[in-house]
Amino acid sequence: MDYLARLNDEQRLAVETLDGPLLVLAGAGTGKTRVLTTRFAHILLTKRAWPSQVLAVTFTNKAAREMRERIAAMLGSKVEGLWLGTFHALGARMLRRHAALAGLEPGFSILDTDDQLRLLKPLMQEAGLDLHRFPPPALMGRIQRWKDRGLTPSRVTPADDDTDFAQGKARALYASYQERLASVNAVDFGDLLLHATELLRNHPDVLAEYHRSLRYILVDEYQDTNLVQYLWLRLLAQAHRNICCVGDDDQSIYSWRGAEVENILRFEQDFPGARVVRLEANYRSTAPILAAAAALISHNEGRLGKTLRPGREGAEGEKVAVIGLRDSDEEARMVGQRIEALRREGNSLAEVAILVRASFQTRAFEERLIAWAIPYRVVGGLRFYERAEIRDAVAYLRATLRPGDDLAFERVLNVPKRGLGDAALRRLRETARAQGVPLAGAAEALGGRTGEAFTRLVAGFARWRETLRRDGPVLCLREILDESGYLEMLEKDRSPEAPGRVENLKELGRALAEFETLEGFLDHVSLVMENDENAAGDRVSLMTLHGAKGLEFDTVFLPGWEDGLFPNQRALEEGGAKALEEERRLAYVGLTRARLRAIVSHVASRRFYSGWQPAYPSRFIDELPEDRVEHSGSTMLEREAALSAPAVFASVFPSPVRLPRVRDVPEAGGRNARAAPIAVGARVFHQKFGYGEVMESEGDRLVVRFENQERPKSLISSYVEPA
DNA sequence: CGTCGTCTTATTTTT
DNA sequence: TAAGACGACG
Repeated sequence: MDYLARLNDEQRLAVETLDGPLLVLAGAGTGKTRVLTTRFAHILLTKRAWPSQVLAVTFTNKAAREMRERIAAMLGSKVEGLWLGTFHALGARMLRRHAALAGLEPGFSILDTDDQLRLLKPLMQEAGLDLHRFPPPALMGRIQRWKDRGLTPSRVTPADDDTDFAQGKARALYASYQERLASVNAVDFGDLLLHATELLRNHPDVLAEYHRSLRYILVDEYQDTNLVQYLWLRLLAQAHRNICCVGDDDQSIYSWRGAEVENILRFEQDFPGARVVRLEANYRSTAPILAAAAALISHNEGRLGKTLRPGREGAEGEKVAVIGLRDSDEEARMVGQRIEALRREGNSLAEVAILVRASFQTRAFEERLIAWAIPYRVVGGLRFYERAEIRDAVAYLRATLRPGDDLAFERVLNVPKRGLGDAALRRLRETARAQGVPLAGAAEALGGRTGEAFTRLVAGFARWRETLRRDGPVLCLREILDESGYLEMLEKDRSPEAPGRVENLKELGRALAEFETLEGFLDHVSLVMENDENAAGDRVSLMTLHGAKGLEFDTVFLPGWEDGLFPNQRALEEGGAKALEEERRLAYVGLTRARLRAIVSHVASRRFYSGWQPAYPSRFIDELPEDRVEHSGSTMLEREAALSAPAVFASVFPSPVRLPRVRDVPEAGGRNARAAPIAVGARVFHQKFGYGEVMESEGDRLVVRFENQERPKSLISSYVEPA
C-alpha cells in the first residue's frame, strides 16, 4: 500500500472513502489527478471490482489518456476493458451496443458541424425562414443547448423556447432535424449523450444491466458537466450510489457551452448522505501567486468555499507582476524580451506559456516570437478531425462503407472538382427523393456530361467497396485517394498548406492501420483522435485561457487584462452578473497555472476592427492584493487614455471609476520604456512599408516617407524600428 | 461551373 | 484590417 503513503491526509481520505457518494473539491494544483487515479487503482488492488466494473469519465481525451497511463503505471501493466473515456466516447459506446433501442442501425454515423448545418439549412429554408435574419448556426446552437439539458423535441416546453427566434418554429425544426438525422442513420455530438440517457430512461432492463456491471463511478471536472451528463450519471449511479465526483467550482468556465456549475453546488442534495472532502494543499504555486488567486476569487459569491494554502513551507517567491503598456505590440515586445531573458538564464521554453482571453490576441505574440526566433506552438486551433482534408477522406470512407450516407457523398461529390456543382446536386436530390433512393443511386437518371461524371464516381465507390471487403481499410483508403484524384489535387496545389495536408492524410493512413474495422476507426477519428504535431520540443505555449485548464508552467504571461477584453464585454452582455463571475474564474484559472511567476499585463490602447481604442486596466487587477503584486509600466499613457477618451465599452457592469495610479516610473533598466524618441531625419524600418526616412516627429507620432511609397505616411512610432 | 470582386463581420469552443 | 461568405459575371 505504499501508494497510499504518498498521499497527504485529505488526499488519502478521498481515495479511501469508497462507499456512497463522495464529492472531492479539489482546488487548483492540489493533486486532483493523483487522487482520481490512485482511487481507481485502489479499487482494483483491493479487489473491490474488476476493471470492467469501474466507470471513469473525463471531458477531454487528454485527461482520459493521462489517467489510463497513470493507472497502468500504478498497476504495473496495461489494463484492458476499462470503461474509461470522455462522456461522448462512453455515450457512443453505449449507443453502439443498443443502437436498435435508440432507433438507430448499428453502423450509424457521427456527424460533424458541417454535416449538421447541411442537414438543418434546407429544413429552415423549407420552413420559409430568412436565413439572414435567422442564421442556421444560431438555431443549431439552441438545439444543442436543449440537448445539453436532456430535452428531446417532445420534452421541450414553450417555456424553453421563449423567444420568437425563427418565428416560433424552433421547436418544430428541432423535431424535423432529429427526424432527418434518424432517416440518414446519423447522430450529432449532442445526441451521443442525449440518446444514451434516453436509452437508460426508457429501458429499465438495460439500465439494470449496467447497474449490475458498473459498481464504481468516477467523474473528473464535475463542475463542467451539463444537465444531460448529470442525468446520465445519476441514472447509472442510482443503484449502488458509489459515485465519486472530483471538481472545483472555482474553475467552472464552460457555462456558455451548457455546463452548469449548479451540478457541483447541488451535489449534496442530489446525492443525500454524500461526503465532501476538500483538497486545499497546493503543491504547485508560490505563496504570492496563491494569495493573489485566492484574493481574486474571493470576490465571487455562492462558492462552496475552499482556501488554497501552500503545500510546502517556505514557498515564497516573486510577486505577481502587473505591467501597463502602450499597446499590444509593446505588450508582445515586453513578453518577448522576458522570454528571451528566461531563455538566457537557462530556463526551458516548454515551461513558459502565454495565456490569452481571445484567440485574436495570439497574433501580436506570434509576430514577435517569429521575429525573434523564439520557438512557440499555438495550442488549440483546429483539431485533427476538423481539418478539411481529413473530413474529406473520412467522408470518402463513410460513403464507401455506407452507400446510403448521403451527407458524406455530398461532401465529396465535387472534391476534387468533377464538374458537379449546385445545379447537378439539385437535380440529383430531386431524382433521389422521387425514387426514394440514396443520392448515389440516382446517378444513372442524369444524362449528358454531368451524368457521366456521376456514374464514374458511383462506379468508383462500388470498386472501393469491393477493395474494402477484400483487402481491408488501409488499401481501400490508398485506392480512394489515388483513384478519386484527391491526392493529385493536393499535389498540384502550390499553396504552402498543401504538403501539410498530404502529410495529414498519411497520418490518417497510419492511424487506420491500427484498427481492425473501419467502423471502429471512424468513431476513433471523430471522438478521440487529436493532432499532436509539434507537441514536442522546447517551445513556448500560446493558447487561450480555456485551453490552459489542467496545465501548469513555471512562467505564465497573462496579457490583455483590460475591461472589455477581460472581463469580456460580450460575455457580460449575454450572461450578466453570472458571466462576470465566470470571467473571474477564468482569471483564477490563469493565475493558478503558474508555478513560479505570473506576469499580468494591460495596455492603454488596443486595436479593434480598424482603429485604436483606449483601454482600461481590468477590474480584476484591482482585486489582486497590493502586497503580493508589483506594478510597473507606462501608466502615463493609461492616464491620458482614461482622461481623454469616452468610455469604449458601455458596460452593463461598469468598471469602478479609477484614479490614475501613480507609478509612472518605467521598470529598472527601462525594459519597457521606449528608446529615445526617433528624431527627424532618422532612418526607420516598418513591417509593411519597409525602409523610410522620418520627416516629422511629435510625441509618439511620426510622419515617414518610405522608399516604396508615394505619399508620406503618418503613423505611431511604436510601429517602426530604427534601421 | 468557376473566378473575381464586393460585402460583412468580427469571444471563449474539452467532444 | 483582414478573412471568409456570397453574388454577379465570364
